[in-house]
Order: sequence, then C-alpha cells, then structure tokens
Amino acid sequence: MRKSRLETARTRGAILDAASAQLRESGLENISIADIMAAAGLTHGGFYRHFNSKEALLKEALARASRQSLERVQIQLAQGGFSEVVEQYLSIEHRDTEPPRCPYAALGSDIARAPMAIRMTVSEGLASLLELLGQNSRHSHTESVTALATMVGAVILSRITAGTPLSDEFLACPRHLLQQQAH
Amino acid sequence: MRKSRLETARTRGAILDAASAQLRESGLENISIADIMAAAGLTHGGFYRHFNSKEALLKEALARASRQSLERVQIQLAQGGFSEVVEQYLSIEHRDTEPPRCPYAALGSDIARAPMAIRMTVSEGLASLLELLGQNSRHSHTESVTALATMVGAVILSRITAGTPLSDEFLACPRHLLQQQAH
DNA sequence: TGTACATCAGTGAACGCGCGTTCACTGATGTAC
DNA sequence: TGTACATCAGTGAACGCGCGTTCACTGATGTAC
Repeated sequence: MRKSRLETARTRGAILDAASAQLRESGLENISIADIMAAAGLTHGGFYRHFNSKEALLKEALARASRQSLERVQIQLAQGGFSEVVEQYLSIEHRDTEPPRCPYAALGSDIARAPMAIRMTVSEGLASLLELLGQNSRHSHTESVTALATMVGAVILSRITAGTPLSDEFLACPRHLLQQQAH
Repeated sequence: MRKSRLETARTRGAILDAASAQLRESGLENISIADIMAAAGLTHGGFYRHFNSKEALLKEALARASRQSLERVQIQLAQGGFSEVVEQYLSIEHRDTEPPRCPYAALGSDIARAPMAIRMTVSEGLASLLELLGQNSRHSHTESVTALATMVGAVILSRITAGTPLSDEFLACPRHLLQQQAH
C-alpha cells in the first residue's frame, strides 16, 4: 500500500488541514488523533508516518493556521486597508463562522498555557502580523499593537456572550472606535 | 465519618476554591476531579456528595472566579478609579501570576466553546463588570466595552508571547493609550 | 527498458494509562422520642 | 437530658471508556543494476 511521494505530501497536508480545523473548533486539548485522521480519510495507525508526536502536529497545524491568517489580512489590506481588516474581523459573520478562522481568538487562552515550543511558533505569527499591519496603515506601532489586542479580545468576549445582547456590543463598540481612529 | 453541616459547607467551599485555581491554571478541559479533590485534601470518591457532575462544578467555580474578579475591580476603582484598574490589569505582575487571576483572560477561548449553561454564567459576570465600570468612570458605554476587550486581549497575547520582546509591548501599548484616554 | 529487491504509507489490533462515575462500607452527626 | 436509630460525608476499589502510541503486516512505489 505504499503511496507515491506526491500522494504522501498531499496526505500530510490533508492531516494538517484537518488538525487546523478541529483545533480551532475544539481547542488544543480536546482533539484526538483518531478524529483528525478520520477527517483526513485515514485510520489512526498511519499518523506516525507523518508526525513524531501529537505535539509536533499541533505545532505545525498552528503555524499553518497563523500563515493563513496572515494571508487573509494581506488580502484585506489590499482590498480596503486597515479599515477593511477591522470591518471583517469584527463582523457577526466572523464571530459565528465554524470552524473559527482566527487561531488567536479561537485558541488564545489555550496557547497562553501551552509548552514553550508552541508559544514561540505562535509568537512568530503574531510578530509577522504586526509587521504587516505596521507597513500598511498610518497608525503608530502603539496603535497597531493595541488594535490587535482589542480585536482579539473583542471576538473572544463576543463569542462567550453569544446569545445575549452584550455579544453584538463587543463587536460594534470596538469597531466604531477603531474606525474613528482610522480617519 | 459524617461531618457537621458547618464542615460540609467548608469542604464544598474548599473544593470550589481548588477547582477555580486549577481551572485558571490548566484550562476548562485539562482538569481532573481527582486532582481537585486532592488539592482540597480529600479523595475523589466524595466528590458526588457535593456536586452532581463535573460540569456543575465547573459552572460554579467559574461563577466564583467571576465574582472574585468583580470584587477585585471594585476595590481598585475605590483606590484609584478606572486608571488604577488599567494599571494593575496590564501589569507584568498580573501577566505572570500563577494561577492567573482573571478568568476571562485565563479561560476566554475555552469558555467561548463551552456549553451554553457555562457561557451564560460567565456572561452574567461580564455584564456585572461592565455595569460596575460604567458607574465608576467618565467613559461612554462604548469606551468601557472596548477597554474591557482591549485589556483581556492584551493579557492573552502578552502571555502567549511571554519570553519575547512583544510580550511587554502587549501590556505597555494598551496601557499607554487607555491611560491617555482616561485624562 | 526490464527485473528483483528494498522501502514505506496505511491498516487494524493491542498496550497502558488516566479519567468520570458508581458503589459498598464506615462511623460521626443529626433527629425523634 | 438521654437514648436509639437514621442519615450521610468521606474512603477506596471497581467499572467502562477513550486516548496516545506501538507493532506486525500488506502491497504499491522507488531504486539499483
């Protein structure tokens, strides 16, 4: 049953995509190798042909999710600048998307208590994101850093309170203030 | 070995305190009943004399942690107003405290994907906190809501990046902007 | 190009292990008289 | 107030169950000649 190199690479990518999605859906801990492999159309036994351990998979899946977020922001910046990023990030649609798109909002607290190796991987993603924002807006560094914290915090709190009137406010209030600041 | 009513109530409180601490330390899922009971000086078997299920314990422990946060903010407001809250919340000491103090920063992403009953309990705590902030600062409702999102997001991102230069920036930048706004 | 062998992606059973929950039991506390 | 019985907080063993990881095996792919 050996597969060609191309197929092997594709399988590895499929496992990473499945892991990334399930991670953002269920958290860093609530995720099983068997479920991920099943989502990728495989059985659990083959997992160790692709990754040394569960933690190695988590680290790579987070790196992939971070990169995808960076690319998404890059496109939004090209479309409508910082204002467009704010509008999309603090939208009701982004709050309700399943699986959640942004790994920082979906997994922020989980990552904060994860092993150093994982935290460093994610930290690199955050640094790249801030660099990108710095290049593409008229904001000071201080404003960019604060805006990022505001947006991530707002989506987390909005998801916690989903179903109560507070939820929409956690999106609308920061959106209003950040857009004001942009002009 | 039956215990008096007073001792029973004290034991229940000790279990809740142990659960609250371990929760903020390890997350909503990475927590075992046996560990909590051991931290409270008991064996795991007695757990079900106090709580119907693990989820019931989590819900009550979160309610307790939320109430303690509210009381802490109340004291800070009395000491030095909104400015004092910002200063303490966005301090390096608060970032590094073990177990983390604020349940919203320690468990935000976990709670966002928790069952409705838990999310509603935490939502009540957030509503109370916003009400308290609204009564005790010259900020608009919009500003209070945004400031809360900024602070929670900042501490989460600062903890993720702990050990890199970015970490202190995630505290200092929002602190600077929020204090500016306060005057 | 063709052949013979080595490699290895994927399968499915098996392994320990930890966990939430249940339960029989103990003996101190609470209650009824 | 004292006594006899019921209650129940806490213990520790046991239960299923799911999980991460390992492993023998299969057969298609890769490689050496």
